[in-house]
Amino acid sequence: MGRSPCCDENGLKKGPWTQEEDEKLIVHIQKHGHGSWRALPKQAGLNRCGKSCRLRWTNYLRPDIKRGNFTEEEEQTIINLHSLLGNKWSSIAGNLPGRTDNEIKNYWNTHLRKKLLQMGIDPVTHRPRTDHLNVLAALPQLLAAANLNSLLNLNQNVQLDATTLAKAQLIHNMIQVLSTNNNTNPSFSSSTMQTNNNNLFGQSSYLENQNIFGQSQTFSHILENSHDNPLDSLTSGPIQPDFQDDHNSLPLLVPASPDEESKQTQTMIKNKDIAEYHHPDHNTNPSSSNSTFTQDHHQPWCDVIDDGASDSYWKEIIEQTCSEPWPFPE
DNA sequence: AAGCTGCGCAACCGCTAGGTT
DNA sequence: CAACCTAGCGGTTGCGCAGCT
Repeated sequence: MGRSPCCDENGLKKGPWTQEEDEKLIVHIQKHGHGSWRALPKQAGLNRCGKSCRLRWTNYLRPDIKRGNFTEEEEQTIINLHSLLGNKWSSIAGNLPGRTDNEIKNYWNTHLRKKLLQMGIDPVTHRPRTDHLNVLAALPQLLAAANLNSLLNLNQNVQLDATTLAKAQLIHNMIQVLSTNNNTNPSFSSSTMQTNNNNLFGQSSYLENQNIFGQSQTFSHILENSHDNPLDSLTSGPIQPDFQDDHNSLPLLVPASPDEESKQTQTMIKNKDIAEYHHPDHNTNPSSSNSTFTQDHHQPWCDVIDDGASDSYWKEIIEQTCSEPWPFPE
């Protein structure tokens, strides 16, 4: 395969196009078509290489190019197609009339990529990010641990302070944001993703088939079953995310009913897991969590969110997830 | 007001596939 | 069949602008 020498030739103009050059190119193509791009500049009286002319025409001067901001629908199309095709910008552009591959590529890199990152989605794999979202993945276990804690301290009146409640509230809000994206953004909806159940990676896309927690138990679900937990009050906020549409069938990591909870608790106590539960060397870094219920997760929920040393960590997660500024009211 | 920084976008660069000689 | 040519693609760069200090 030979290399085109076109742009290496000396004396050819580079850089931004002038209005005069644009007019020359438009007039020539309107009269004669582009024909051979290599021959075009000479015929049109342009001191440019053919490649430059072709790019200018296809990316900017073509009459059918749509200008202006991308619509929600276009955004969703791009995201969906990108999950299927990867960085095949020209293929994606083929499905968006009036949009060029260059424009889509730029829009992806400057807007959509960040948007997905903010939503906790890896823009490359289109799957939930594995770094900070591990924290969220651990929430159910942490909450379960909190339940156990309260059960084991039945004689104590468990009282969370305002700081703890505020942090719990903001985590709840954070999850609402994520769940709202999941439930309301059509790009994640079953209907629009029907043709997209298997992406390039042979995996189901987005949050519809695997929720952000990587398991079937959800934050509100757990809270609803936390009858004796003060965090129950957090579920009575003005917006109630609907996590109940539970298609997932992964094993329950925490009991779904108080009875089961009680049984499980008793089993754990029988097995002397309680010793581990109160292990002094528990791991306070939520990012070390994984989706299995190990002793690392037996740390009480309130201890985790009340850990002042982890504030910067929470700040980082929250700033990427929510638009609200830090610090949150305490 | 001036300098700095980050962002968005147009354009360029390097590479490859496919056609032609 | 190899060498060459062309168009097209995706990654990268650099300029202009806006916002901030």
